[in-house]
Amino acid sequence: MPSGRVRQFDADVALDRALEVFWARGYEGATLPELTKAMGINRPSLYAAFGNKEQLFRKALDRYQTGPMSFLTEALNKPTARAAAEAIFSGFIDMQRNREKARGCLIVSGALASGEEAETVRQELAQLRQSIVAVFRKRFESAVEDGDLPKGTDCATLGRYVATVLGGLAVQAASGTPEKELRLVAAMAMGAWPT
Amino acid sequence: MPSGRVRQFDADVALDRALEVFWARGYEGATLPELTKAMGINRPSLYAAFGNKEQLFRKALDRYQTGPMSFLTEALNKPTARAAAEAIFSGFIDMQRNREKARGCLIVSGALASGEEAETVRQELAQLRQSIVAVFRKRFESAVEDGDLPKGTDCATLGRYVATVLGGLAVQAASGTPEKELRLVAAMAMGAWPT
DNA sequence: AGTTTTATGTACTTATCGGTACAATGAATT
DNA sequence: AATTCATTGTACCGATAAGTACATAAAACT
Repeated sequence: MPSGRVRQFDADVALDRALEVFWARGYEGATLPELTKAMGINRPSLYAAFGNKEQLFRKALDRYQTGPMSFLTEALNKPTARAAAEAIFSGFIDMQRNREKARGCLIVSGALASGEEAETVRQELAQLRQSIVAVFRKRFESAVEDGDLPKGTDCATLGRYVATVLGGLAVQAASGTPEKELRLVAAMAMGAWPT
Repeated sequence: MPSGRVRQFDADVALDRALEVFWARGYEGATLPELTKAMGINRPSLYAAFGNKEQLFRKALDRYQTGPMSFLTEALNKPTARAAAEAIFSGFIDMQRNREKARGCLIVSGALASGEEAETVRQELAQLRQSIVAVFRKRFESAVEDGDLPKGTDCATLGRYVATVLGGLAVQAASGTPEKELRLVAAMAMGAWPT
């Protein structure tokens, strides 16, 4: 069976470029001309390789989680809950370095409020944010079991608090707040850590 | 001098309706058909009364600050810095009540990431968020002068921390987090308060 | 009552959106 | 070398975006 003409571009590289556009513009704000230009391909190639705009966004979101956001799972593997929280914050702030247009966090700014057309994407991101809260909670619950966190710690609230500060840091980063100040805020946020 | 036909709608009521749409949809996601339908007027009336979409958004943003967000200035007038911070968080959470579509905060979700067309609005909102940080900082600086906060308190970071938690609460609220959990997070966030 | 002036409603314009038809291209298989 | 078939480029599609022209409606003044 002949395999046809070979693809003229690297799909992973193109996806990284698409990710940058979605990150900077959000799902709605990213237009196909801007996406195709950044990806270095034309429209039919995009549709052949990635489906449609919504599917492309989902693939970019997956890549975001396994790429720039991979520090999250690493952070959760830290030996103590406190170290995990610190690594979550510092990992996120590290991720903002050398970043010009795509500041903040795709999971937050991808579609925080949106038109009807982007409603499903918005809901998926909201659900993803909630699932991240649950992941944090579980990490802290096992820390309580290990005696790493005090018995009676409200792990649900602690997980949500870490997620809230993380979301707040994303908003701050999207507002142009410099790295140094983000680090000071993260350090202060750790002052609420249970003793 | 004849004054012409009188306006058939209340401009303030119409502006409140527009605010709800921008709040739920963001600047880009709000379309003129949705705006005019919610406002109960037709398109030429909107343009005659409010200018264009961008000017309408700015007027809705002003109304947001003097209406739903008016708790902010009240909170800053609390006798102590700590009471002010608590009132900021609880006031914001109160504001989320009885709210179905327009959850979160217009200043955050109005245009966190956006297309080229909405770039100026996005920048204005980012600047507004930074100016809110500055307002918090000033409040805490005078608290230090009054002896309400310890000498040597990092007021810039404290102001930014409060703004970060507030932004994080806005993201959480936009994600559907219920009031009760928001209150627990706010209470935990106060655990970082300087002693 | 007649005139002036502003608001309203319908219908339009231009631009851009996401998505696709179709012919040309070109590497792998036969 | 001929054939196959997915990729590529151009050009297009219908839908919808923001914004406006223009005729009609109605209130205030003379």
